[in-house]
This record gives sequence, C-alpha cells and structure tokens, in this order.
Amino acid sequence: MGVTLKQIAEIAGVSRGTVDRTMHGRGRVNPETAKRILEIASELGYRPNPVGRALALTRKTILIGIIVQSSSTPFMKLVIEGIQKASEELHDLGAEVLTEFLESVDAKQTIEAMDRLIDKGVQALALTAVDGNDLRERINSLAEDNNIPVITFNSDILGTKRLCYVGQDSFRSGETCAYLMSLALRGSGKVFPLTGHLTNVAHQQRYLGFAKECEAHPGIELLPLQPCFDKDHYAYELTMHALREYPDLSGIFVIANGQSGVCQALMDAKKKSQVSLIAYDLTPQNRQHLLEGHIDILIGQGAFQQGHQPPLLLYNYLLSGAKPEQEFLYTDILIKTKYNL
Amino acid sequence: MGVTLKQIAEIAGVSRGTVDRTMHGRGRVNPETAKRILEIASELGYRPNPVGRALALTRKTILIGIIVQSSSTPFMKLVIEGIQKASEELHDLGAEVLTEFLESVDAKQTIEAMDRLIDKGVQALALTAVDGNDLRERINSLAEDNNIPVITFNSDILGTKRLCYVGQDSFRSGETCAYLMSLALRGSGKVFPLTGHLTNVAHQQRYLGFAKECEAHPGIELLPLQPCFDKDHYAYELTMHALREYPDLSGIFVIANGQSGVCQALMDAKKKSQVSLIAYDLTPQNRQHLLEGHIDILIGQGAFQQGHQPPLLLYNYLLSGAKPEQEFLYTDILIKTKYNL
DNA sequence: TTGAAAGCGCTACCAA
DNA sequence: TTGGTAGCGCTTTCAA
Repeated sequence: MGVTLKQIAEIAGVSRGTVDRTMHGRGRVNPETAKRILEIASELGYRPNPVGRALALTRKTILIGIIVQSSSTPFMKLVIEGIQKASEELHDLGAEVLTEFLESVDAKQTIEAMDRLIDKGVQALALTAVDGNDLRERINSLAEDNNIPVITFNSDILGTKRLCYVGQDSFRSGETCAYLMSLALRGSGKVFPLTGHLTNVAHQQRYLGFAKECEAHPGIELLPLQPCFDKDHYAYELTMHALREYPDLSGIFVIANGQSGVCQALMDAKKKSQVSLIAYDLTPQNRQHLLEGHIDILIGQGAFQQGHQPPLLLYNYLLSGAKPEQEFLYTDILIKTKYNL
Repeated sequence: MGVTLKQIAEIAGVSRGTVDRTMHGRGRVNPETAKRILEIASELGYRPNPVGRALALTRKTILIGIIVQSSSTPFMKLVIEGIQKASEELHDLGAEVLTEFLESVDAKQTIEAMDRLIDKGVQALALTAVDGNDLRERINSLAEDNNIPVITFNSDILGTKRLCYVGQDSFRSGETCAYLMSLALRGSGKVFPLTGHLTNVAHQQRYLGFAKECEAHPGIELLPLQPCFDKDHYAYELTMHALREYPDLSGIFVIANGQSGVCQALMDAKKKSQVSLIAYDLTPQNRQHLLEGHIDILIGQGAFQQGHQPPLLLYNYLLSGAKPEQEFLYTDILIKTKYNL
C-alpha cells in the first residue's frame, strides 16, 4: 500500500478531514496548514487510493444518460454491448446508466430523448449525434446553462461544447482500406465503391479517405460511387450491374451496409475469385462471410469501445472533473482477415 | 447499488459474518441457515461488490513474482510496460509485484530467479518459459508441493501444471502473414523467409504457419529458411545474398529480429519497390520503418497485454481461486499498415 | 478553520 | 455454529 490520508494527517498533526479538503482544494483550510500538508504529501508521494474513494462515493448516486440512434442495426448492437458492460461496472461504483434507444437517425427525436433523460435527472449525457443546428444549440445550452457535460460517440457534431467524441476516424479508415486494396490489386485494377447514404458524414469521410489514397496509386481506377441505402437488395443489383458493365472489375469497397447483397451477387455471378472485397464492421454476419472467404478483409472500428468508453468518461468527469485527454478519442482501426479474426 | 451483505443478513436475521461465510463456502455455518441465506441471496440477485471486497483485502499483502527473459530487447520493453501498468493497478489493491529481469534466455538462470523470488515470499509466479526438463519439474513442484500458481507468458512450456499461457498464437500469426503476403503478391512470386533462431519455438511456429498457408497458394514459391540470429548485420548480408540469387524476389517475411538490416539491404539494393516486406512487432524502430514505407505490414502481438494480464490473473487467483477461463489466452494478432498504426 | 465521527461493502478475528 | 467488532481509505456532515 502507498501512503494514506490518515498517515499524512498524523504527520501533519491535523485530522483526515483537513487533509482531504486541502488535497481536493475544497477550501476552508488555513493556507499555512494547507502548504504544510501539500509538502508532506508530495514528499511522501501521496496518491489517493481509487478503491477507497470509490467505496466512499457509492453514496452519491450518479445518473448518466445515453442515447443510441439506429439502435437495432447489427453494428449498434456491438456498441450497445459496450454500453451494457460499462453499466455493470458503474453499477458497482454506485452509478446508474439510463439508455434511450432510437430506431432511426433523427435530430428531433434525439432532442426529445435528451429532454426525457434530463427530466429523469441525469447529470451527464452521451449521444450519437446527427448534424443540425437544433441539436447543436441544445448540446451547447446543456453544457453551458445546465452544466451537464455531453459526449458524442459513434457520430460527432462539430461546433459544440461537447466534452469529446469517441468513435472512428472515418477518413483514416478509408485510407487504410485503399492501401489494402492497392496491395490486393498489386497496384492496378478497377474498383467499385458502394456506399450507404450519400448524405451520411461517416460514409462520406470513408469514401474521401479511400479516394484520396487511391490517387497515390495511379493504376487503380475508381469507378463512380453508388449508394445502396444500406439495403442488401440494392447492393445486390448495383453489384450485378457493375459486374456486367466492367467485366474486368477487380475490387469492391463496401463503405457501409449491404455486404451480404454484394457477397450474394459475387457468388451468383461466379466472380469472387476475380474480385477483392473489403468491407466494414465485425458483425456476426460479416465474420461469417470473412471465414467463408466471401469477404477478403474486414475493418473493425472498435464498436465495443465506442459504447464502453463514454459512460466511464462521464463518470470520471462528474466525480473528479477529469476531462478526457483529447477532444477526439479515435478507436482502433482493426484489420481482420479470416486468420486473425 | 445492488443488494448488500448487510441487507441479506438483516432479512435472514443473522449477522454479516454468517452471510459472508456461506456466500464463500468457508464452512462453519449451519446447513439450514446456509440454505435460507442462499435462497434470499439468489432471490434478491445478490452480487458481491468488488470495490468493498478490494478495500477489505488491502490488508492481506499479496506478493507476486515475475521473471522476464531477454528483458532488454525492444519487444520485451513493450511487455515490461504492461507489467508496470499492472503493478500500479495492483498496488492500489494492496498487492506488490516483484520483477526479475534476465538478459538472456536461459533455463538455469530462470530457475535461480524463481528461487530468489520464492525466498522473498512471493505467493504466485509468472515467467517467460524456455523448454527444458529442469524448468518443467520446477514449475510442477511449485504448483503441487508449494501450492504456488504459475503462469507462463510470451513463451510457453508444455507438459506442466502452469495455470495458463498468455501470449501469441505463433502458428496462427504465421498463417496470417502468409495470407497477407499472398494478397500483396497477387498470388505468385518468390518469398524469402528470414528467421531469428532455428531452435526458437515461437520462430518455428511462425514459420510453420506461414509455410502451411503458402501451400494453399501454389503460385508462391517459398525459398529456403535462413536464420540471422536476430542480428541486423547478418540479416543485411542474407538479404543482399537473396536479392542477388533471386533477382525476381518479390517478398520477404521477417520472422524475428533483423528488420533494420533487411530494410537497409532493400534500400541499398534499390529493390524496395519490387519487394513486399512483412515483419513482426510494434517497436518504435519498426513503427518508424512502417511509416517511412520500408516495411509494408507489421504484425503486433499484444505485447502490452502479455505483460499486463499475468499479474492480474494471478492476483484474482490468489484472492478468489478464480482460474483463467482458458489454458491458452492468445493475444490479438494486430495487422498494422502505415495508415492504421 | 478544524476535528470527530459515521459510513460505504466486505473480510477477518475472537469470543461466546 | 454464530455474532460482534474492528478496520481497509476515503468522503461528508455536523459541531466546535
């Protein structure tokens, strides 16, 4: 064990309460005693024991609110597992996590969910953002007027007073995919990029990163971007069409959902051996595709972390005012093949 | 907060001590009261609070010993960071970690270090193993006679009573590399495998995994395996020689150390653009090579985890008798390019 | 400005 | 076989 408050108190000839107050700058302590205490503490290398602290603080009930959009997609299920794990951990520390699940992606509904959570008394909020001024203003007013810290995860909204963003670096992951694609194609070939929604910022960024890095590989010809609205049947049709249009197609980059549709099309057209397929997210379905060789490379975006981190960060912030170290907490970009899944 | 021991005690009309004893099967409790208590507990969904537990147990001073071989290699430095992190975490829980650093890889020295740590009173041991019957017997006698649990990490020794092994799945990582190499070579080309020591089990396994997966890609011609004894200058010479011998060489698989020697040779021979290079370990040096394009793909083996996990596992085992869930705790096989480092 | 004391949930020891 | 009690390190309240 390290040095304890009690030991410092004894040496300084004061009570533990006094030491506690000075160590946490809670005021109400004579500057001179404070100075003496701080000296002793630093000399002895005092570090507060988080376990004792946690136990004492189980009395304060902390309420944290979470809002998850598109909550029933396979990817979000992974994120939600992270949230649940964090809830359990925080439960032991006497904090409670309230979660609102939204089916769609919608600023208005998000704001309504925020209001509901605030009404229930949450002292901090983490949410998947969606661009829009209403939401932006709501976040800012919470942060400033109500003193309720907000963290965005999975999707960000810039120009707000949010504490930080926990999620993928979409642009960078796009670059990574392009690099892998160029490896797989030995530097040349036609690549078909299939996105989810043209308006989705994360999808855009993935594409932009991919396109930018493709420029470094002149042999790679990037075909026109197509959206499949995250639907497998559109993805199927679009892939079929691309295969007919470009018989020498050698790569497909699936930016969002629709992976199974693409796989099916490649199988039906008997073109898998000729086409390298890179896609996103370690969902059970995609893992299966990877293991069966329908997908060559999967990119994982730390789904679990995205759900796990925000509640813990908010808890720490509420308890000790500790802000996250960075404004952008990017999750790892995982490259998975069938061999290292 | 969940249900507490105290609440259960009140409901059952007994003392907390009694509840504690029944919950942990420490005996000395009337079977009937025990039954009643267990019923109440399960009905209320009692889950012991780990924080309270941890705090109470800070009184028991637990001593854990760690032995690290080849402790000054860049890779092991990463492992040691994990050990240090774990030490700090355990320090808060009242446990202490004693570490012995060995420069070389040597069974005799390892056994001597074990003896020193036992003399100092460690109640559990984690060590990097090296094959040999002396060490095997020592581990078994510790586990059986002295009741001191042992975990191996980074390198394993089979046929022992060790609790588990934490480390890489070398064979699988070799397969992963072969798959990536075949991607990079578009399925055909000559590949030069350069290992560290022919006798090193991990190196052997990596090679075997690589070779096995190469068989699935008939276009890939695996050249004879060469050892460079983890030395850059040998690696340099061997690479130079291979480049002369096989002017159409298209891939090099660096199984252990010597990465910088290989990079230098490729630069001096101006052959980098023609040769794909896959190597191991996210050391600072290698990261640099990756970022500068001297290495195409790096494989990370969860070095930090290898150091971080064993002390924590031993602590849990000593405290609650909880054995690790599996005998082989394989760390993640990380695929890193310059874009997702 | 300071101190004393109670309490967070759990464990351990001793006495009954 | 049981209960009582003290204590782990820290926070917080109340009284001085």
